[in-house]
Amino acid sequence: MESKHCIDGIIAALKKKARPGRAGERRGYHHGDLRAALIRAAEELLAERGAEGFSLREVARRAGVSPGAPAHHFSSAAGLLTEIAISGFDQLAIDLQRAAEGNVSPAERLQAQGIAYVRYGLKQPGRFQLMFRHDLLLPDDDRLHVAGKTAMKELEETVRLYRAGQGRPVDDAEVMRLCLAIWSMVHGFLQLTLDGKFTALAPNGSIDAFVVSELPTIIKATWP
Amino acid sequence: MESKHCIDGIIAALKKKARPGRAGERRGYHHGDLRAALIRAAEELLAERGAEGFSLREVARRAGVSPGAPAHHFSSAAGLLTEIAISGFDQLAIDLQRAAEGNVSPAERLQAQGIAYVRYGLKQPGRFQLMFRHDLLLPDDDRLHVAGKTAMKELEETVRLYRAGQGRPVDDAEVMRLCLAIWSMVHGFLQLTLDGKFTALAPNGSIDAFVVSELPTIIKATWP
DNA sequence: GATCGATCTGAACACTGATAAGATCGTCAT
DNA sequence: ATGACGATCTTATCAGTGTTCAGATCGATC
Repeated sequence: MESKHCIDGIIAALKKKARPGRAGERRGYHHGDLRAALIRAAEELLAERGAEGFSLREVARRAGVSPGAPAHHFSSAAGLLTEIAISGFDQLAIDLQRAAEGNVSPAERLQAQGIAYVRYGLKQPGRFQLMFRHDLLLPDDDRLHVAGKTAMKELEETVRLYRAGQGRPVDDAEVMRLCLAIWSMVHGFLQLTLDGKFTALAPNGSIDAFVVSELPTIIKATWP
Repeated sequence: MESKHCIDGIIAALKKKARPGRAGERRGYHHGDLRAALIRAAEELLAERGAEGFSLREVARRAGVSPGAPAHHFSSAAGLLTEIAISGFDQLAIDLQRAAEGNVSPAERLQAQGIAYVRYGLKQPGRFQLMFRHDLLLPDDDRLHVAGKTAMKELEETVRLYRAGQGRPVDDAEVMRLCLAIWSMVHGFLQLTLDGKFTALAPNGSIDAFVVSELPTIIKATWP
């Protein structure tokens, strides 16, 4: 129901953009750019209430549209959420790439990317947790899988440099293992933080301050 | 609604146990030991369908009882799930303790506990993920928080030994950081595994085989 | 200018958790 | 022994969810 409409819908939306009225604003029986409006509303809702507070009907309500309307643009609620997860991975890839820039040593670059990963999650907790909730996403979406792997490629390249800098011959399996190690650690640290497991450790209630002060030390101590 | 009934209910259940008929089996208008039966049914459902497939009504159905019955034994669905999460942390603590036994060096002990943590999650994926879904649990349950911290204490003691074995003076802050590091890594590794992010890396489709072969290598390489 | 298809509505269906009034039954005091 | 009381369970109801589908609407194309 989606793929064919999709392209036409985008073309139609582009044509409408030239006319007065913002995209996403209701103007009559037909919305004009409902797909984009739904995504925006869903992102807002996700930011406000997290992945658990999400509701497709609430999204429709915010877009000023009936409960059945989203079905014409997304195969299901998971379809809409998958779209948001994909753009989330895209943004994460950008953040990781930015973190890689301007670091002289591979170790610094590795540390900067680890910190960037956690910062990304703290910046958008709802979206980040969604990205790793396969029960809320389309299980076989190729674009989602590609987006996820693309983001990780950023990390992989850094690990390869780091490994090369250690003098020893670069073994692919070793690179993978180190990649898994750093990814697992920052991911676990972020998940545990977002789940509130570290709140007791936060100095004056600010978990962000705790993360900013401790995480770099932890990463540097583990991969000097 | 719970606390006062709770004790009396347990006493009543103990008296009933002496009589014929297994606990948890329906025998009349009154169940006899519904609280335990609900927990058991919930654990089964959790094992079958995971935290997302959970439904309080389905649990009541499996216990052969009406949808409103659970309300007399648990304050809400979160109350029941919190109970299961608590026993989950208790079991995790036991597994971690077992892993600590019979390891000569602190490094071996650290590695064994890390592997035990991941094994626990693979053994009971639904329950493990529940334990870190604060949106499904009672947010201010003291017993839950204590159970979680108790499990982590097992790890903390090992880290202290490991740190002491390195010859340097044991700094509490350093112990905490190393504890966070190892916990984050195994936790993240487990989460990513359960989320299917490593399926592509599994040799012949068996993610368990992949974990068993790679995880020890990763841990040993990171904390030798 | 008529037609066709994309888009949206509104009502349904099958679920969910929670709540409250009433039925049932064990237990304990009289 | 007999009430009465309170714990337990049923039943019905409420508000909410995702999904589906017939029909209304309207833009674009022929």
